[in-house]
Amino acid sequence: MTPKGALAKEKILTGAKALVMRKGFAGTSVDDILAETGVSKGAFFHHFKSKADLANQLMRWYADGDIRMFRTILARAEAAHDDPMDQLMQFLTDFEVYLSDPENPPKGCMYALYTYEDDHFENDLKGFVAETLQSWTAMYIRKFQEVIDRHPPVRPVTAKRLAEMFVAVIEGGLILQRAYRNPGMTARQSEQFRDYLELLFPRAIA
Amino acid sequence: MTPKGALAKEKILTGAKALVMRKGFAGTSVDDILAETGVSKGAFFHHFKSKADLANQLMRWYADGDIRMFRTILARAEAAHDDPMDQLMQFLTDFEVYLSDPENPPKGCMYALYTYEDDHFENDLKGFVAETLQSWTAMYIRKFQEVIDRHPPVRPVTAKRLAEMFVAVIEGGLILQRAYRNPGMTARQSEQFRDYLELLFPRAIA
DNA sequence: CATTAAACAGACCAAACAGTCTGTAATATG
DNA sequence: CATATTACAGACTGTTTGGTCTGTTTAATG
Repeated sequence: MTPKGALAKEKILTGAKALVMRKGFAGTSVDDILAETGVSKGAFFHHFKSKADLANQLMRWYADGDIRMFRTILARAEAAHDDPMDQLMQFLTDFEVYLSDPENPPKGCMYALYTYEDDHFENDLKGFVAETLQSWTAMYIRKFQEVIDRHPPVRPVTAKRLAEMFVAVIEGGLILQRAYRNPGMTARQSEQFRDYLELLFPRAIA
Repeated sequence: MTPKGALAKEKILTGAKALVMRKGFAGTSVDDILAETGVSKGAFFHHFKSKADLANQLMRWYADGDIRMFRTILARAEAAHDDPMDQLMQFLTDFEVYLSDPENPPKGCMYALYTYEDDHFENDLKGFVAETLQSWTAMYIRKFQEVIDRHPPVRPVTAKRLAEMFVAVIEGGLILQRAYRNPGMTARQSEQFRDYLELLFPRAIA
């Protein structure tokens, strides 16, 4: 693939993501994407052999960017602090800043979107979404485990449960954010979750 | 509308709900619904003047049943206890039983589904979804306020925040439940949320 | 600079789609 | 029992859909 081709493909993916986030995948036609991006039908089917192929590549492309973003925020938090609880809190507040970006607040989560339409997708793709969500969760499990090991929680709790709760809280926040058209909802959920953590790990707070 | 007609309409709504929950609204064709329910095209368009009309009526029908279910569980909890914290905990555990029903565990939330496809729907319908979510939240706000008034929380917290967090946690749990095909995820989120409440209102726990 | 392959453009197609229309069976009502 | 209305049945239609195909332009490569 030539650099020019890669650029065109990126344009299609970007436009498709924007449309899919508003209308769902089944609700977005190939012609919609062509109109949005100005790309021709020939060009589209040169880069994607079918709409199902777009579904696959779009998700993989999205997940790649998404996971990369999380790793970046986490790496920064880990570099800034020694104590895992400090790292975690730093991560969460940085994540809240990202969520509240006035330029482009996240419009939703593509994992959730695919999950609510999953009958159309191949098992392969459904598996990929589940694995990606799990690897996202796994990042948090590791960190929560470090926190638990260092600072005994006041109530028995597992790292897995906390990690899953955080993911759920964010996913739920994004839904409320869309439904209410209130871009601050998701960050608020993260804040409230921090409150829970501070209660669970009181001795870890400065 | 004759009783027979009402029955047919109910059959269409039930079948449409099942399909929409699996494939999304845009991803479900009228012909799909006809095949699923055995209803004829003539009958369908006798009861619904368009697919958009189905979107409206389906959501209103769903919301009616949904809110009714919540009110029932809440009323039972309120009848069983005097203390608002006891009522709340009873409500949550009863709700968890409902979520874990081995017969038909909830496959998802239609508010979330519509929210992730909202570009297709009329403003009217989008508004209705937002209002319904808010009236659902409002139920919890009232109860949390009673708890806060009776049992001072160990950290400052608003009833609104707690209510929104609970809704987010459930919505997020349903997404994980679908993605992982694990029907227990949502109830676990509710459990974990209870843990938070018990930390927040320690003196309210027997 | 010739050749080959990638990148596109857009007319075209069959299937799926939402919705219509005409006719018929069931049911309520005076 | 006559009549009107509701409830359906299903063939049909115009449009949208995902996808193909043929031809042309652009760019890499020996």
